[in-house]
Amino acid sequence: MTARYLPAEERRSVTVETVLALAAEQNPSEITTAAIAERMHLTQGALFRHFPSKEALWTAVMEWVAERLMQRIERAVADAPGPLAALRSMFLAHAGFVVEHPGVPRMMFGELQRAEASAPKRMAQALIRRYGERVRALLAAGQAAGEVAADIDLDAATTLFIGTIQGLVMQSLLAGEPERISREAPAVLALYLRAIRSHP
Amino acid sequence: MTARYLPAEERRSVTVETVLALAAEQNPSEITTAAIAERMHLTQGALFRHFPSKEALWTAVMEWVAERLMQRIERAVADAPGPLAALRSMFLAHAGFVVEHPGVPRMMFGELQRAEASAPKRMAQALIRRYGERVRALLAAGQAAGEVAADIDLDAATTLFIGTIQGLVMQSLLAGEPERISREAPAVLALYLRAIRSHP
DNA sequence: AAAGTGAGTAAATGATTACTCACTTTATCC
DNA sequence: GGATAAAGTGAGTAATCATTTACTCACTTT
Repeated sequence: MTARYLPAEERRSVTVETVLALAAEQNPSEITTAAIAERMHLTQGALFRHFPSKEALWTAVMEWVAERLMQRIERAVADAPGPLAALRSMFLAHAGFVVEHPGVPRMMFGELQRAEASAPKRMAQALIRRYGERVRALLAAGQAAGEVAADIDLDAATTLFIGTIQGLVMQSLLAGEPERISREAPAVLALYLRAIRSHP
Repeated sequence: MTARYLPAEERRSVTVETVLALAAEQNPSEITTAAIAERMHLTQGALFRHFPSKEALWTAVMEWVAERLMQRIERAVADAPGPLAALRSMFLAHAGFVVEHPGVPRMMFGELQRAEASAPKRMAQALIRRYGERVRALLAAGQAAGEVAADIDLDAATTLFIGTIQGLVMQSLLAGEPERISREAPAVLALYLRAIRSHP
């Protein structure tokens, strides 16, 4: 149980985490400020002391996601001995992140669905682009090192990498159990590596 | 331009197509009955002459999707000479369907995000399950025929197949151009086949 | 031409939404 | 231990939502 009166920064942080927790349970675009406040044992009005608007709160959530995900991925990549091993640990790091924070892919997809080019949507787009570039760079390095087949289409391999995670998320959405992701991730990763690896 | 007074069945059909057209442009869960009516040059109230509730309309949309998609896929599979060729044409048929109806994957994902087990959500779940079973059956047949590697995990290969399409959809959402799917589909398919094919 | 039918209209309904604000409570520093 | 600024309350607001209803219109049947 958190204290009743929190310093502003801490309250903002708790709010962001609450939004992500709710996003794990329901359609993110249907999360109301009333629901957020209730979950935090706070009144609705208090939220607007810390965020000027709901969109600003959503932006803060996307910032949180971008920072944490990329940081986790860079750490995973840094320890890897080679490009292929880096892709492997990047995949598992991402999958682990999604299992810990099931609301994240749902928020991301929800934002991408939006029509207007709002700040949170642009942040979601920017994050996925940055992510894709990271994958692409590793794939290119893998080709240079001879670990990744020279004749594969890098754009397609990047799309497939992202889709691989998406497929896992979709399965967990179907079954309603996020743990399914950690269970199936290694087998799906093995298949992905089969697709891109150069053959002896 | 459609006539002002349509027979009920035709009006229902036009309504479903209008919802899918709107879903291609905006977050499906933010589509209002007012927006649907406006697009059809009809008043809001008229919609409720043909559907008892918004949820009933959504159910009709999911019915439309399930029928059309599965029919298209079964036709594509039927003409194929073998399991691997069937998977190939299933993939391309699905990709083609999504390009023609970009609102479809967005509606599907939107429904899966929902918390409550509503009728349209259950239909979306049922469709994806049925789809997955179809893929699995083809993969199993492929293994029996020696076209698909015997040592791969069928569940993972099914998840990856669905994820492959998802990845393409994600890319098109990012770029905002559905045609991107048809352009990238063959290369991504080639990679998928590399992952599952048995090696000579 | 009168009666009936099916499709659409226009305005209302109550519920829900994000957001505001005058006021109260709390933590913290002197 | 009292002052004060920060944090939270609670009762608003206007806008928007799905749904309902009394009514009109175009057309067909009698």
